Amino acid sequence: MPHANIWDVAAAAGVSVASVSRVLNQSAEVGAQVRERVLAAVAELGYRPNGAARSLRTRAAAVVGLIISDITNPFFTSMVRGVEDAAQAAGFSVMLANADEDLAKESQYLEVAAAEQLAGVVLSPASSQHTRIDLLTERGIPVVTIDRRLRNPAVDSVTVNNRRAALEASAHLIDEGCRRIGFVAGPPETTTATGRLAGYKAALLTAGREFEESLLAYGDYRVEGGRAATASLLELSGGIDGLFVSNNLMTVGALQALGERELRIPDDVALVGFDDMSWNVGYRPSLSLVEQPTYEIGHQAATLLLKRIRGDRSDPSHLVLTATLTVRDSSRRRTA
Amino acid sequence: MPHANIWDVAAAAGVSVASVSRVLNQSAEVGAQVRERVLAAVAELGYRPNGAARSLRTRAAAVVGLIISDITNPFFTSMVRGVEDAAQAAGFSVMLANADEDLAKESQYLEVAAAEQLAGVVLSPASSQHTRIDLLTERGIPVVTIDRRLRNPAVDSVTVNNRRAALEASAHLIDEGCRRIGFVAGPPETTTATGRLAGYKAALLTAGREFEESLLAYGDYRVEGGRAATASLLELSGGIDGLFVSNNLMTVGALQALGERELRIPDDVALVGFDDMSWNVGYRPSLSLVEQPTYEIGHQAATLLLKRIRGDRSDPSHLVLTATLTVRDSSRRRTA
DNA sequence: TTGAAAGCGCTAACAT
DNA sequence: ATGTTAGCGCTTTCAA
Repeated sequence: MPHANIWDVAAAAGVSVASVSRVLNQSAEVGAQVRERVLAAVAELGYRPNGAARSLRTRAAAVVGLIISDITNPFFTSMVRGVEDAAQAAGFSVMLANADEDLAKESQYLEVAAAEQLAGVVLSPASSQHTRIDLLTERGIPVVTIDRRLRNPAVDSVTVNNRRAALEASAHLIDEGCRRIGFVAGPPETTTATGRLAGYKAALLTAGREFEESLLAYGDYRVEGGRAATASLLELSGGIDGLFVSNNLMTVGALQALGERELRIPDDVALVGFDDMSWNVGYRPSLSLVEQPTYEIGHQAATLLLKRIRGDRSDPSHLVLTATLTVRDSSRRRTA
Repeated sequence: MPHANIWDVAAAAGVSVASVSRVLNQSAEVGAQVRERVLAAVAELGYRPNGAARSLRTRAAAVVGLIISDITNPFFTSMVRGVEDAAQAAGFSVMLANADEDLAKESQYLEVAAAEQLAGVVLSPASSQHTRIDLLTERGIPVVTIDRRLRNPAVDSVTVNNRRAALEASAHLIDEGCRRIGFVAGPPETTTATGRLAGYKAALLTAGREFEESLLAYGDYRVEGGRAATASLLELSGGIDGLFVSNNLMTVGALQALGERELRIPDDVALVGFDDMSWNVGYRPSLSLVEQPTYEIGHQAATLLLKRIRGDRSDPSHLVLTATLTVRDSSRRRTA
């Protein structure tokens, strides 16, 4: 026999399937004796409800999706925990998927989410414009974006104040006496990249400096892209004496590029990165970083999503949490 | 209207739902005209089959589960890709879950996998004995373990030759002239930990040395555990001049512990780690590591799983791939 | 080759 | 408070 179903339980308990369902879902008052007999039967038969049947009937699985743009990035790992904790506390499981910064793969997972009738989806979109969010909204599946926002302002989001944090970090490099500060930006189709770049520019402006196009290089938020972008900045005739890299993986690449040329940090180039890099903890000098409250981001996003799942129809929320600069040795110029 | 269903498609195409189903699943021959009309209707209505209904009917979702013991560990990320690639090529989606080295969490995900009737599960078990694999096998859901094996030899597995690789790494440290080689082991309830420890012991034996209990410290495969274990070894009266750390996260911890005490690598302590650490690429000195074919592990595991899903009932497979030592600067003693 | 119809296991509206 | 029953959308015999 494959597995006990609700009829088996009902028979064993000597009640109707409706009562079994009511006990299991606490969807209505049930007499104490009936409840007890049902629970006993469930335990004895090792009964577990069939998720597919339940999803079919209720038109939504007890599962929320979490589609991440790059599972390789440790930035996301503690965010995952935040989502899991909030979801599981509400009785939902979390189904993770890795879109790999690839729009096609992302669409495919959005389709799976729709086909499996997930209750809702938390998503870090690969693109602010091209992400096929409609695949879900069309079917009434709520979505919250995380880390990045969509052009479409109707979709809830949880992000950080990228512009402000990048401004702070850039201003710090200026304060340390850097004259030519390179900036390694992310893919311009992400809102994080544009926000951080804007902050960098604003810091220059505030300091009465001009933005120099040649000090800006684009990467792809990955190690190799960061290495290449940094390398190109180091080739410049004027060189650079400060560097702000706008995510963690690219910072690893920047360290590579600097190391290859035997440049000293912070003496030759003062460095500030973005995102936590605690997996790199042995690194010397210790790294100055703009750090985000990743767990909190995930937790808030899931909380928001759960509200929508429960039917909340209030205006879209756009939570903006605070990323903060922690200055360490990589950007601290020995006082001259 | 929420969404088109199979009846809508059938009506639009002027055929029966059975024909629609047959076209979509290529489950039987269908006349060319019928097929065409169905396809046209599907396209026009934007129809996507309801996964829950299909799962209910076929008693298995077109989804395979991938339950990982620690999503924080980059070791798993390329493995995930291997699983995804193999599964998707066969028309399955991958549902990822993070058990966090926690048996309770793991059981919970196994239950979800059972409830959602996943077609199969690839699992890196938290424990060789206590993992509740029965939750799946009971319901006929095939399982392949990855990275670690279960006590139960009936369950397919894909692992690497941990013992041999650890032996090689330890022998290398001996060759480099290390007299007191510390070993940071993983949780003894995992087969990787016992295998690697066995290799370390065998290398000592082969070199005609004795295994010293005091040179062995246990960690939990995480950064902090590696730091603590290494710290305890460094407290030893005799000290250590070589260190073999049996996974990547603990190696980060070991680097921390060594750094705190300002010990030089490899001069004071020659170091070999286990698993890829390319996210730490800027690190100096470059790290000697035992590296595993992670993508391949995932790909093979999924391939094996898919065979079982298709009904293969042959004897259990226990694939053992090869992990290899790459010597770099962290264990290379300057020739005296 | 095609269609009619019986469920898969569950929930919820309705009846008692 | 409890039971009866009609579907949710799909696949798959069985008949034609």
